[in-house]
Amino acid sequence: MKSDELFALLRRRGVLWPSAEIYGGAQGLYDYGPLGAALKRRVEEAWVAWFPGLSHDYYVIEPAEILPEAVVRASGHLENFTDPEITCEQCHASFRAETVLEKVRPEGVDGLSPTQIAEIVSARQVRCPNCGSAALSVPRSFNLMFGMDFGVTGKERAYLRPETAQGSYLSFARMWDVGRRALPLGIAVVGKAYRNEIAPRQLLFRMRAFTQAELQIFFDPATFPVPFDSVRDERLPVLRVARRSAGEESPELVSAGDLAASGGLPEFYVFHLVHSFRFFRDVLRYPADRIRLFEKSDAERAFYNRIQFDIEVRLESLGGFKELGAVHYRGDYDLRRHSEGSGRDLSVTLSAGTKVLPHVLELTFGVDRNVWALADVHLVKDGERTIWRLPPYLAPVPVGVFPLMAKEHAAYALRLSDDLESQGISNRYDEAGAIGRRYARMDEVGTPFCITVDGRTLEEGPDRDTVTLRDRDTRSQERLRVTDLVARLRPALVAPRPRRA
RNA sequence: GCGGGCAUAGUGUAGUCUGGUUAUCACAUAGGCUUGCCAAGCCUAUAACCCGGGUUCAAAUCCCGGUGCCCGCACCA
Repeated sequence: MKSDELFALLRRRGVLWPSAEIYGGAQGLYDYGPLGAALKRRVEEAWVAWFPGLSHDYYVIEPAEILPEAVVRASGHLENFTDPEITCEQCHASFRAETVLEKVRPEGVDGLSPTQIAEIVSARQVRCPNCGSAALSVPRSFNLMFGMDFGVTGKERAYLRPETAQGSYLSFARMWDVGRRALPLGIAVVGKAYRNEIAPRQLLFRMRAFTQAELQIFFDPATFPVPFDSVRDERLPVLRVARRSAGEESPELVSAGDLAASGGLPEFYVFHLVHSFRFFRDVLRYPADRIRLFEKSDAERAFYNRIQFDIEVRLESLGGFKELGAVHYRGDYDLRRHSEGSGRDLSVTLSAGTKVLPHVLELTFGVDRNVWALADVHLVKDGERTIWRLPPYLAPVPVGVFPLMAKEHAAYALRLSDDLESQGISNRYDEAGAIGRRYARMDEVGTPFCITVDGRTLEEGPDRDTVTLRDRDTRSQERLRVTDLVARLRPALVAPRPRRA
C-alpha cells in the first residue's frame, strides 16, 4: 500500500492522525487514537519483555524529559546538535557549511561561529558547489533541540531531551548502588524524545516528538561475557561496508560465528545484534527477507560510535529500506563526558579491585516507526477485504465478542464479554450489522480472535455453553466450551521473551 | 530551509480552466425493515468547499497572505 492510502486507513480507523488538526495541523506532530495508543503500548511491552528481559541485571527506569543546560553541554548536544547551513542566493540550493568548506578547511567547522564561517567564505572566495555563484548567504546556526527557560528567574536554560539515552547515563551512579555493583549493568528507558527537525516528513519517520526505546548496557571493556554458543549458528542478513562500497545493496547471510571469528566484530556485539534481529523477525514478525543489518561507515556514523549497524526493514509505503532500530558501540564517550562535565568520577571499582570507566553498548529502537512498519508489513488486502495480520499479542483489540443475532443472543454475549475482560482478556463487543461485516471490521483493526454466541450456546444439550472461535487469518471456526476460552486464548496473547543469560 | 505540485463530508471523488439553482457520485457511519456465520437487499438520516484577507451584484471557482500534505534538493549530532 502507498503511504497516502495507508495513512487514510489508519486515520479512519482511529489509529493515528495529525496533531492540532482543527487548527490546520502542526508539522511533525501526530496523535495516536485508541487503537494506535493500544498498539504502541503493546509494542513497548514486547520490547521491554525482550531486551531488558535479556538479563536479571537490566532495569527499566523513567528519568526526567527536561535536561539542564550543563547536561547537554557535556553530552555534546549543545555544540554538535547544530547544522550551520549555507544557502546560495543564485540557485537557492543549501548545503551544510562543512560540505561547502571541505576543500579550504578539511578539518571541518566544529566550534566555529556563523560569523567566523562567513569570514572564511568571503576570504577564500568560496563558490556554490551547485552553480558556481559567489552569492553565498551567511550561514544560519540552528540547534535541533527545543530550549526553554527554567526556573522563575528566566536565567537558567534547559532543553527537552533530544534522545532518551542521556537519562540512563545520568542515572548510572545511582543505579550502580541500586543494582548489584556489578557489570554488565543495563539501564533501559522507553519514552519521548524531542527534536526541532528542519523538515519533518514521511509521517512517523521524522517527527518533532517521538518515542524511543533504548537499552544502555554498561560493561567492562576487558570482559563482556555472553553465551555466544546460543547464537553462533544464527545467520544474519548483513550489508557490510566493504560490500556496500562494491556497489551492492542487498544483504548476504553470514553466521554469527563467522561475523565474530573472521568478520572482526566482538562476540558481545554480535550476540546483541542477533538478539535485535530476532526481535524484529520473531516478535514483530517482519519477514526475514525484508530485514537487513546495515553497517555504517566511519563517515556515516557519529564520531563516538565505534561500531554501528542499523536494523532496516523494507517498507512498501515508503519505497525502500528504513531504519527501525540500531546497535551502537559507543565506547566510554558518554560516561567520560559526564565525568568531566559534572566533576564526578563515574568509573567504578569491580570486585576484583580493578577500577574501570564502563563502556556502553546501546540497543535503540524507534517505537513510532515500528508502529508504522507493523501497518506497512502486516496490513494486507485480500480482494475486497483488508486484514491486519498483526501478531496476536500486539493486536490493539485481541478479541471480538458477538451475538449471532442481537435480539436473541445479546444478553449472553455481553456477559461473556464482561467475564473475559475481568479475566484479563481485553475484548470488544459488537452487535451492529451482519455477522460478516463485524468479522470484516475486526479483521481490519487486526483482531485475531472473534467469539460468536449462537443458538446452540443457549440450547439445552451437549452444545450448551459452547461458542465458536473464529481465526482472523484462516477464517476457520472451532467450537469450544466457554470455560475453556481463557486457557485457549491467553498463551497467544503473551509476547515472546528470550531465555535469560 | 529552497523549488514545484496539491488542499471539497469519515474515505475516495465530480464541479475550478470559462464566477451564477438546493455542491455530484460511491463507499463508510447511524436508525428502521428483512436476513441469520463471513462486507447481501430496501428505506431514512448524519456529513464537506483548509484558514484569513481582497476583487465582484455574486467566489468552492479569480487574486494575495498563511497553514498543512506530496515530490525533488538539502538536512537527519
